Amino acid sequence: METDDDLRFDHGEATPERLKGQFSRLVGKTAAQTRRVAGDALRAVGARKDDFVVLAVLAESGPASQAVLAGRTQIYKSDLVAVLNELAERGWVLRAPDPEDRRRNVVTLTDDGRRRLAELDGVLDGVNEHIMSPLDAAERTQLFALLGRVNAHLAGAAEES
Amino acid sequence: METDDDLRFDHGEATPERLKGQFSRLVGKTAAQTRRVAGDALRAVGARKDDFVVLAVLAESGPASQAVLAGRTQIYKSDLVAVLNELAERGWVLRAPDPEDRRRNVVTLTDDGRRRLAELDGVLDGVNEHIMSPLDAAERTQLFALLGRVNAHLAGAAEES
DNA sequence: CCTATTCGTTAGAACTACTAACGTTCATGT
DNA sequence: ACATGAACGTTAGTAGTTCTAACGAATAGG
Repeated sequence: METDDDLRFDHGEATPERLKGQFSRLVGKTAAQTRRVAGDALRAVGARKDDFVVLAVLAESGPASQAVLAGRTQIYKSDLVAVLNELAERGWVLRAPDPEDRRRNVVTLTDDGRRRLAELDGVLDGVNEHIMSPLDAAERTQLFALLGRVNAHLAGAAEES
Repeated sequence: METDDDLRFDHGEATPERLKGQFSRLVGKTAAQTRRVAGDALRAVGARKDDFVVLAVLAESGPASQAVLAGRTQIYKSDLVAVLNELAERGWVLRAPDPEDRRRNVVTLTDDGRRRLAELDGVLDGVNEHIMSPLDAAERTQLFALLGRVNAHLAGAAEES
């Protein structure tokens, strides 16, 4: 394993210890900063980050039960309740019992909800543009693809238990 | 701006809404999974993620006051207290008042602390290897560099206020 | 000396990720 | 028909992270 050093990502000469345990740290720090920027921007329009995800999924895949919605959005069903409470209260979403299965609620996007989605979409577009501003288009695609692969790998490993 | 579409990272034809607000989401999800994997591994040896960072910085830059340590580790000084409490209690770190400035504590890494650092280093090496296993060496370097640039940009923007 | 600042510390807020359990409703098998 | 078990929405709560505010003690500067 004399080529071991070449296989590492801390391939530099400086920073002996510092870079080593750092992917988890780097991604964590970046996520924290990203979360903050996005959170501030969304808070300015009275939204939380999950609002957008739920609205977007409803727009994309149509009405769904909360269980299906939880699966599609990767939001825990227990947390989804609070999100839907707010969305329904403001009229962006309709939550009605499913006549075919009275355990379920059918969640539907309203026209106001579609407008709200467009608004949040604009806000998040600005946020993402700001976050990725040091990268050019090719690099953004790269970063997205690489992160996506890591993400898929971790998500897959979690399911196979 | 008719080339605007080419400048976006959601350049595909499918997933109209879904990919858009997703960098913040993707990095957030990846960070959460990463945090979980790292957290589990560290918990198995009775450590938290900040333990490693503090020990590593002490090993790299030598003894320091808590304020300096907070700056170097990017850990809030208020949170650093609890970390040092544990590290000192287990003998991995020595916390003594600074004779030159009695407001300060001088935090020093012990020999046991050095051993503990090596242990955590091994654990986190395994974690990072697992996380990045779908990527080859060049891709890891790429991902690291891209994330690092985004991170530096966000960190810089936060300071310039 | 008086004032401002720095130090470690405590307390706590806001949020995220995650688990457990409950009553209700449905599906299955006998 | 009916018991068992599963899925549904919901409530409650835990643990961890990030971040802010304020305090007494110690120091520095005018």
